[in-house]
Amino acid sequence: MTYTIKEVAEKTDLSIYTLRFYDKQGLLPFVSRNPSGYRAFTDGDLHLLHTICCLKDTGMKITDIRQYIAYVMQGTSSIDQRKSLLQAHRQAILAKQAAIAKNLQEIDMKLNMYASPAAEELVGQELAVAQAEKIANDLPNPFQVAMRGSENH
Amino acid sequence: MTYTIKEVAEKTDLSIYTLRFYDKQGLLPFVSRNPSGYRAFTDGDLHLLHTICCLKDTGMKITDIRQYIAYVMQGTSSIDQRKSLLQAHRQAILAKQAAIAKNLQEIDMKLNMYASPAAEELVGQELAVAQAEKIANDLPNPFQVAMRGSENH
DNA sequence: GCTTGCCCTAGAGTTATGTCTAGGGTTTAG
DNA sequence: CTAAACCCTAGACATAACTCTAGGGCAAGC
Repeated sequence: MTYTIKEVAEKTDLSIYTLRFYDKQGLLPFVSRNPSGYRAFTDGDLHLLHTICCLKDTGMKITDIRQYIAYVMQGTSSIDQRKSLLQAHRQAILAKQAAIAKNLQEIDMKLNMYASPAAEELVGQELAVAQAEKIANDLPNPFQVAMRGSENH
Repeated sequence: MTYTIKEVAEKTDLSIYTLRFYDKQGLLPFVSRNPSGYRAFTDGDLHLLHTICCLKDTGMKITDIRQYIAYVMQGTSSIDQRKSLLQAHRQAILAKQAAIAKNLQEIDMKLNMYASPAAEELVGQELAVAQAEKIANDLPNPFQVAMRGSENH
């Protein structure tokens, strides 16, 4: 049993366009064609496509995914190269995870400030410091100046 | 004390081009100009720029960052909106982290297979199954066929 | 006062990853 | 045997996020 490109698009979260684009980019050399030239996806093809999505969703570039797939097409002789490629990518993912975690921490600190009962005071102080810094350097104040009933004159 | 665009580029991992691009995109309304029209970055500006990078590096689009910065320029009256915006982004980050972790697990499973002493056998079996599936569906076999000394005839 | 090395803007060009259109063949149900 | 709903390719278009170029002003050292 095989699947048409439409069925595969429905099974994955890729569009028909994206599937054809991936094929054009050399990511799907394993997908055979039927006598009419239509792509016929097997279950094994879906499995490989899933691997491609894993790599893509963790930030691997299409050219590197193409290299990995080329190794797969080559058979068991490329196991060492596949291992190196995936190990390098694994390190890249770990680095990215660490970076995201660090940035998330900073965003959480901001959120804590905004959620604090003293939020208005804290934010107001930060703003006041930033504005004072502009004045101290003879620069125009780019922040919106709060009106305190002085607008009616 | 203020910094030139070049100094800021050196302090951050953004290029001068990117800094000017961000300014054009409305991400840096807080950066004042000196009498010659040169951007003069204060320490407070660097702090805000750092926040921008946190958001960008966790996948926030420039239009959303622009919205956040607009709220900041608006002063303390926008604290609630900032909180909602960051909370929504926080959820997006958590979802992305979970997706990456899941994909990483699958990549690690592949790596385990490739690192196994039986790697060649396991990979060979997978390949054989995939090829059998093609044959069973009357499809051409797209995989490279291994030569076993049959090439010299 | 002239050269060098900054700074500026406007806008063109690039890269990566899709997304869509035009033109045409195939399959299936009536 | 024809209409609807698929499939195909080639190539144009889109989008985001830069990156660079051209043309020109400012500032510091000789």
